[in-house]
Amino acid sequence: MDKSFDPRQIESRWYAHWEQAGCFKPSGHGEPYSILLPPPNVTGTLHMGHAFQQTLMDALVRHARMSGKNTLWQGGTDHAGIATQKIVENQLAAEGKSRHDLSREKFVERVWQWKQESGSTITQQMRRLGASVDWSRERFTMDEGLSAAVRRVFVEWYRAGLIYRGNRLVNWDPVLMTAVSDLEVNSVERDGHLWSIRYDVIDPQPGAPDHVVIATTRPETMLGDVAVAVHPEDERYAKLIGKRLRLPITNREIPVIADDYVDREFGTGAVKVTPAHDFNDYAIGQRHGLDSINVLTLDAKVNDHAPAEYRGMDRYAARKAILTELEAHGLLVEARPHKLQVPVSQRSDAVIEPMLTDQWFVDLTRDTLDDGRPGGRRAITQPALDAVRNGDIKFVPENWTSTYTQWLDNIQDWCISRQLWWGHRIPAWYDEAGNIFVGEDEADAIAHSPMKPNGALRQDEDVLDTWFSSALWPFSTLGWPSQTPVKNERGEIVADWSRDQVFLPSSVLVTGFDIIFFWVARMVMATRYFTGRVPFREVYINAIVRDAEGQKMSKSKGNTLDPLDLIDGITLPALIEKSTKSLLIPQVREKVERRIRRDYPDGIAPIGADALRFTFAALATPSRTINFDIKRAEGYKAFCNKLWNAARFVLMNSSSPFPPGTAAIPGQELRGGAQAPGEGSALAQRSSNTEPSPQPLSPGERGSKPATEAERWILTRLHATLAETEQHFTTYRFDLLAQALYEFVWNDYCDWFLELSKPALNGDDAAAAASTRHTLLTVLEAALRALHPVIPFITEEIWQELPLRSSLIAKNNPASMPDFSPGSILECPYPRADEFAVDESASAEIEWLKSVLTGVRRIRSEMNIAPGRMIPLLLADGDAEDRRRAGKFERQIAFIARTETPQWLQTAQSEPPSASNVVGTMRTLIPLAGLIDLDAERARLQREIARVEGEKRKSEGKLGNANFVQNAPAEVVEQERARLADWSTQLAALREQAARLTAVQ
RNA sequence: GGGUGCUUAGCUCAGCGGUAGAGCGUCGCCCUUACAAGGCGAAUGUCGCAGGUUCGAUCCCUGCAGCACCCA
Repeated sequence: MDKSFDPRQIESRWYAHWEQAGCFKPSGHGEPYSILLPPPNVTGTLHMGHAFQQTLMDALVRHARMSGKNTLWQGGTDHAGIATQKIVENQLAAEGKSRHDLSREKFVERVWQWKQESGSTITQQMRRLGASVDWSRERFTMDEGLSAAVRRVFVEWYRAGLIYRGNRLVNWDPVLMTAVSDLEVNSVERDGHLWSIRYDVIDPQPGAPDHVVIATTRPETMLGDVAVAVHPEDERYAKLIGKRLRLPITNREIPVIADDYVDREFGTGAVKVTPAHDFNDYAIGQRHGLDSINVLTLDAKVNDHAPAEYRGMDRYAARKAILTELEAHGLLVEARPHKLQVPVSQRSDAVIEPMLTDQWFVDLTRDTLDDGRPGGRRAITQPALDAVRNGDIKFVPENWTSTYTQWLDNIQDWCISRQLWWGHRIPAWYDEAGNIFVGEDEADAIAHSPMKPNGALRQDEDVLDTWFSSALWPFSTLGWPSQTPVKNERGEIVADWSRDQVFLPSSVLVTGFDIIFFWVARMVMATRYFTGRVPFREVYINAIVRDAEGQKMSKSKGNTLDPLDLIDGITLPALIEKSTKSLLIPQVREKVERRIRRDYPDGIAPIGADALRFTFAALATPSRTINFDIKRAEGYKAFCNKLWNAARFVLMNSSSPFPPGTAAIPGQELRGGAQAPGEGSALAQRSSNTEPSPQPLSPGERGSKPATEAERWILTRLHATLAETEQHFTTYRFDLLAQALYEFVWNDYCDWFLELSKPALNGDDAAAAASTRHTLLTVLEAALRALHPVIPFITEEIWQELPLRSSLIAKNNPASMPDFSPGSILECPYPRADEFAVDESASAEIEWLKSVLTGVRRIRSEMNIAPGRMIPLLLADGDAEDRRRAGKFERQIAFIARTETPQWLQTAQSEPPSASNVVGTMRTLIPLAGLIDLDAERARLQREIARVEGEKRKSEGKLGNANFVQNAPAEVVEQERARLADWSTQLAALREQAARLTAVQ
């Protein structure tokens, strides 16, 4: 019989089954609970961050579903404008074509084709992870329904005066040839130079300087200079303010202006002002009413505003040429190395060029429009701030609140147009006179315009920022703005606003902090504006996943991990191949390969989705980063194995034949009619090989009060564990949740209860044996349900094998219907602490027993007595309680400690030289004869005495301090007294024992 | 420059005003029929540094140092 669990066999079985049976659909009754899946890029593949985040979401969703809520995990993907367009463009490039060789229509068609073929990669991967998304409602941001929402929002905001078109400086990606959001720009430190350049004064006054030296890191932009700025209080330049300078190369005249933006300490204290190519300069230009001269083309070459010899040069070539010319004219004063911050596009790695272009913006900054209507700050930004400030939305951990509010307090208008072909085309048209017509379609645009179009209309070429559609996700996915049910291409209803708006606000958003600005804030803005509701009640900001050493995961470092490789395992050659194939630089490739060979010399062993999920849960501490250590995952695979084997043990002791009507019915139907795969499952095959228990459960045994202390103890522990579990779900402490369940299953259930059950199962007391079998099953069943949100596959697999499972649940849930017969564990109620009785006195008994057993084990181990060797055990001193307990547990003690039946020593009787342990006032003795090294035992005793003396001294110190006794709470003082008494008792016993051994020779 | 975190066992991290914990790793002894992905036992910490508050500080406060991240 196969003794270990094989995740591959189990996992392949269940997901399709759940999905087909419709288990992930909202039940339609109960309190609504919903989570929005942050829609991954349709181009994406599942990475560790997704897997982590989705594990947490799935745990929450499964827990809510089991708790009887009307649960929806709304999923889908994002069209990812730039990323998707790039993929298809790369494909075209491989064919030697560019998108311009196709028409726009053909290109977009081709993107759709790509999406049909490859767009479901990530959603398939999510299924491998077990994510219980309701895929029947899957949405895509370019769906017709979601596109309609985009048009509606654009038009309504435009008509409210909150969207405008303007010529503004934006972050321009000269490779992708589009504006990008400032959030998609990284500031990267690069080695550069700070050049000092001399600009001559026109008609210098005698006694005044005849030139000024400016410092710049970008000399090529001087072609577009319109001024030189100095600090108004800078005495060095006081006399120059208002003078005119001759701009080298172009020979234009430019003024010297004063602006306190200038840092006197930096460079020479005089800066060139190029409003068309620098954000700060643009602001200076605005303040001083200066023109902007754009000197670069959209692909960052010098344009026709520059002298002829520079035109067409790339910006860096132009820099070189200009420096050469300046030097030739003796105008280059100094060049020194300088570290500078360069804006780099996240999408293309190109250096961003601030560029003056016509773009569309959402107003987020004006209080009031010119016509008196509320501006963007009042209509959009402020409500989004208020939602968080007044507690309608709560961040977890709470301190992210300030990140959110600070950003919104300093927000800029949102540039929403992108110069791409893939995306939602802006619903604006221009007539031949350049008048703008905005509407959901051309006719609507004309109908809503006060003027008649002058000639033919032409639609704006640009598309909207992908985040514009993502901002609508909380309500557009639920069917808004359609008044009728929304259907997908197969004619199935995917959303119905009138029915589904119960899921707005969603319960919690689980996302990374890096996306608070991009997405979280914008969802709040749009959802508040258009529905008057918040999009979610809580925002759980999850940590960022890093490698085991705390390094950011990156392909060029070679420290990325693919969640699927962890689930399925991967050989070393395959891992090297996939990690290096996209790396173009040979040195980087070699470095990555070396690292992989070092970190994974044998490749990666498969750990399965459950263990991976458990690992993520256990790592989900409130800290900002989690370091993913594969060792940890291996440990949790061992946990799954432990659970598996505990189940095997339980099944072996409680398996068929079952009384009619209570047994597991092979092939039992799940909701939706699909056949349960329980019959053919791995565990079934294995346990069916097991000999039927000679003492099967009988109906009468069910529902009986637990007969033994051990049962009442494990139920008490289960109660405590479930109380904790419930708490940890509400506070999003997945780490503590995982730890509590881990400890319960391993340390309480397996290490103690299963061991304690063995003597009971094999003993003479038939009632105790039957009751124990029942409790083994009850506790296992509850533990499976408690664990299911975190490790869904293995818990389902085992659960399906349990006999009597429905009646176990029904018994614990009097409220549940008499014919309650769930087809899947995920339809079962989440176990509650109050279903399991607390029995403090039984717990005290078992704690006593554990102390006795641990003491004997320690002696065995320290005295090097082979675990299997049968030894005598004597008990001495102690009180009546000890005698009663020892009598009651003598079988357990003998069985588990592998001793002969314990014998009480008569006080008068002479005591053989022994190794000993103290429990309260009782001593447990293992006679030394032939077993124990006397010296070793003396040494052991001395160590123990020293330790206890130390503890006793500490206690005495505290109690000897009058201030402590006077000021500390009474219970603390009392506790300390008890502790001291305990140490004293132990010490006396230990000393007595030591004396006895000293006497022996 | 502004902001936010972090510093606890060899490693990765919990914890918390009242006897320092977990996982992994390490060291012994064991193939004891649920599990060797296991069992039993053991060792390991001036809780970053310096002050302060307190009967009592790893925990609260202040300062310092180091590290990380975000924003400009």
